[in-house]
Amino acid sequence: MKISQLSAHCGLSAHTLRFYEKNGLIKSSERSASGYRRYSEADIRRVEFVKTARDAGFSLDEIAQLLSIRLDRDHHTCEEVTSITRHKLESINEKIAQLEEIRQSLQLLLKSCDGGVDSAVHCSIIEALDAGKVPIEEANA
Amino acid sequence: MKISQLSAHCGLSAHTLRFYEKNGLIKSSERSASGYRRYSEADIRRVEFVKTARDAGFSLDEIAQLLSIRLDRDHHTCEEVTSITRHKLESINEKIAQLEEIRQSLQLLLKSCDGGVDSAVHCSIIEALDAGKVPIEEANA
DNA sequence: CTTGACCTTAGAGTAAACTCTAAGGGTTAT
DNA sequence: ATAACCCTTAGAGTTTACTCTAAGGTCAAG
Repeated sequence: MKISQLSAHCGLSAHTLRFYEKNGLIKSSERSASGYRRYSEADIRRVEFVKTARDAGFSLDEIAQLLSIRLDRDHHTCEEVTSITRHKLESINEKIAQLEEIRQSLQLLLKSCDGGVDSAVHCSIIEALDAGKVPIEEANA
Repeated sequence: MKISQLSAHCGLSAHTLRFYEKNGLIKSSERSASGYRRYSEADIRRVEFVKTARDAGFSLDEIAQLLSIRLDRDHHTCEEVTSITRHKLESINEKIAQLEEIRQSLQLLLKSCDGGVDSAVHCSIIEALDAGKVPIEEANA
């Protein structure tokens, strides 16, 4: 399989595949006489692993860790894998919490303003921002 | 007020204040003989507006739009302000939805694996990633 | 009059994950 | 044999919001 075929197959651009290779996530085990990358079945499975892990929310760094475990499962434990996954989950939860605070602020700002098409001289959103009164700033970690 | 005092006052570093100035968000209306920035009351209120808006989740670009409205409220409408705010809220909601999907995936992966300290040969997380079976991939927009 | 804290600038570096370009060589179908 | 499309590389550019550096001028205290 050539790079463009793999690209079509797995839904990652050829650029991205080369980028992943440069970062050590994947490789093509062979090259054609003219230097084209040739992907074996095993290569393809590895690319798919990377894509699945990416879709699951792992960063490229985390995927690199998971890959090294995958390659040598005998010398790694489930604990290592769940640790990576748990930390990821925690950071996702933090991000969600931050965004929910922002959502709260924005919702309250919107509720305070009628959004009419006359002049913004008394716009309550602008006024709230001016007064430093963003609703809900309390629950910050 | 000099830049370091403003920095202490508003909780943004002097670097950040200069950065905001370079990006046209703020400015100091005066300079001392030796070129030091001098912030007036009005300058300070503007900086505070920027900080409040930032804390509320607006990007620097959006803050720039809000600032230009703030400076000339007569010629702008509440509708413009709520439009910016609504769009922001929508994109925040999208981000939250994406992260919640990822959270779901990670939670299910974690549930499938005991996390024990023996070899990862049969780690169900690695297996799920290998098989391309990330739980919950359906509800994608 | 010197030390140390503060100020100035232009510009480079950081993070993450791509995305694209230039310049050139290879392959395939007609 | 030639157009159309594929492939190669190194390296630069994108986005957002900073963060830092270098090289130097300013100011208050002792």
